[in-house]
Amino acid sequence: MPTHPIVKQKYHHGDLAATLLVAAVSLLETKGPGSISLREVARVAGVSHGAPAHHFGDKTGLLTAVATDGHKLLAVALEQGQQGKRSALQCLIGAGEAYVKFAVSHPGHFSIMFQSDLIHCQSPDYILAGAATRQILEHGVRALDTESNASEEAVNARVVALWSQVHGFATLWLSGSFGNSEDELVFDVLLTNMLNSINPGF
Amino acid sequence: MPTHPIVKQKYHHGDLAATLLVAAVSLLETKGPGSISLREVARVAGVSHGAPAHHFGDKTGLLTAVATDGHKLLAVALEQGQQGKRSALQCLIGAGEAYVKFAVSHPGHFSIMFQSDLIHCQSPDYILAGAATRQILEHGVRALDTESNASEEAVNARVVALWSQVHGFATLWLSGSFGNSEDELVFDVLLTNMLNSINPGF
DNA sequence: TGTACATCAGTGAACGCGCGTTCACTGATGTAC
DNA sequence: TGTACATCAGTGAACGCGCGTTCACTGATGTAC
Repeated sequence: MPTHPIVKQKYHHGDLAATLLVAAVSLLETKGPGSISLREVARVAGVSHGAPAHHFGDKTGLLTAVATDGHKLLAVALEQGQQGKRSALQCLIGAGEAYVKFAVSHPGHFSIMFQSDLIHCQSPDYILAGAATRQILEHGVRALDTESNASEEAVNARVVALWSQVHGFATLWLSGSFGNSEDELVFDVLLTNMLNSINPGF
Repeated sequence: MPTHPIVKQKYHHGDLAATLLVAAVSLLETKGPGSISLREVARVAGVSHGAPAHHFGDKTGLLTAVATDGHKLLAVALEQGQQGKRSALQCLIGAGEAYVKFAVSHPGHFSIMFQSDLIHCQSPDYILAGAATRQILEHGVRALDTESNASEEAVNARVVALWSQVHGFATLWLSGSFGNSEDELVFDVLLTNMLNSINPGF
């Protein structure tokens, strides 16, 4: 039993759960969520293929853990993206930028976070983590719209609009649909232009 | 040999290629692109599991055909969505609305259209069909921006912004991320609000 | 400190399964003459 | 029109494979006394 429940005690491997998650993320990047296999994750992590069951129950459990982790990391990134911004609008743009950059720099996580058919999307942890993500976006919008006395419905509409835009951009970029997935400069220009197009007063 | 090359001659089955595509679309809706199997497609189509190979070569070939079909259908939907609109802006909004409605009403097609890891994304047919989709969006934007003497770069930025927004909305809605995937009224309100948020002059 | 015991992480063999692909074949359709 | 032949769609058995899951086990770690 751990003396400090917060710090994971090291047994044989040390921290196999975390290692398996890293391996899964890496394979999600490489193969995509449809082709990943539990046995390969175990292989990459350097353990027997039965090992993951101890930590995650089954394949869906492992993928759910990755998705949940992804939402937590995204929430942190969104918070950081808003820090130190001068206006509510700049805050929102910062969050949008952080959303897209998170997706592009964590393609493994992002590839599974919204795949409700591949994960236990009723898992409390997953639901909580996803709700946190949305709340941060909503908080930013609310700050902006308080300035302009916006209705509840208007806030909701703007959350949907903003979220859709950054989510779509990230998805399309990752799928190569913009036709230039290598060029970092193009990425920055497209993203900046898009974020600047956010309508501050609709 | 067909007397009229345009009309497919009926051999044993009639038009197995089309039937297989329908079966594939149906299974994509049900199982998602990661879990679909060639044998099940054949089963649903009522033929032996070896049959698809005659028409599509392999599994990836079949999925590529579905994706290509999807892009063609989407292009038609986008054209129709623009018809009879009074202004260039209304045209654009019409296209955006058509994009989202296509995705939601053709989830099977949409689920595979941008999955570059599951299809032969170098297939000329697929590339052509995808380019056509984008060109229609671009054409609409260009019409709007000609009114305001927009630069080439501005047109491109607006295409990316519009496309991202409608693509993201469709993706998030289909994944259930808005938390209310059943309610048609909510869908209409969210979509309308979002489309109205399009900034006509950025 | 030492010993006996409990706990639990990870092993590896075994299971049954559905898969994608191949290929010799059957038999229907279309063509040549 | 009829016959022989060519073409091609679809069959079904066979193949080898990797998969997810289970489970009795090994052995390391932690605990009680």
